[in-house]
Amino acid sequence: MSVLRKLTPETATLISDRFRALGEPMRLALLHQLRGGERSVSDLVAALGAGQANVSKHLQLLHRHGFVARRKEGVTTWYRIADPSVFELCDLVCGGIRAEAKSRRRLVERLG
Amino acid sequence: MSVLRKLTPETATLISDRFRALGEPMRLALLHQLRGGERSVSDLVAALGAGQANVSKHLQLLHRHGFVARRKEGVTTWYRIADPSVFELCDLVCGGIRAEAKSRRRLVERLG
DNA sequence: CGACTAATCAACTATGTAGTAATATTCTCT
DNA sequence: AGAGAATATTACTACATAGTTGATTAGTCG
Repeated sequence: MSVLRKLTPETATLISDRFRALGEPMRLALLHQLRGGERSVSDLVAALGAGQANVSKHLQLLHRHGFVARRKEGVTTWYRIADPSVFELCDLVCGGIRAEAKSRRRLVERLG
Repeated sequence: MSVLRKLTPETATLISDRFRALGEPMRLALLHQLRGGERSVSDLVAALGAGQANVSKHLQLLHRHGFVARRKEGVTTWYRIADPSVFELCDLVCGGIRAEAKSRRRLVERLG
């Protein structure tokens, strides 16, 4: 049931949009911070040492894709992870990176 | 062991590069085609109805990231999946899409 | 109310990259 | 060798978006 037989252009776009949302270092860093629990925008700005407007924009995007949820309390906005599957995604990708590094190493050894 | 405690900028870039490689509809379509087994470039060009140079470029990128492997036989190049974890990634993303759609539906119902 | 703060929004610049057309390369066949 | 086919490469255009700056909104405190 989890495997798609047909991949229509629309589905492909839906999926790729989601991957692209994760295809940005700062957004991954934001998600990583939120792994430690709810954080305000200024917390995140401080933690990443990045521009405030930029952080805000990235958070909007993550929110639009449903990766994070937010809650306003007075003048501050608190963000939190809404979709924990992002971390499974990251772990899978990390596995892929390890595998790729290993095969590259094999190649180098074969050449040396 | 699978969870990263610290996320250095370098690691974040490595991971995001990989996500971005999957953040393109045509590349997903290529991977989807390869799910059916080894395919030549012209097979893929025909299947996707896309430009040859473009398909070739996307395949290069997927190959550079270790998602696909290739084998030359005479004048044709055969591509195949090298890292089956991409499909797990896609399935996870699909789950996320479903969850997002569901929550959006809930929101609409609450408003309606 | 006015000063202050947190966050979002708008406008702009700069960079990356998808798509394409043309060319180059590599192999096969006669 | 020369012709033709399958890929790869290059050069170029168009568009998307990351980052920044400045303005704007919304809440808080004196």
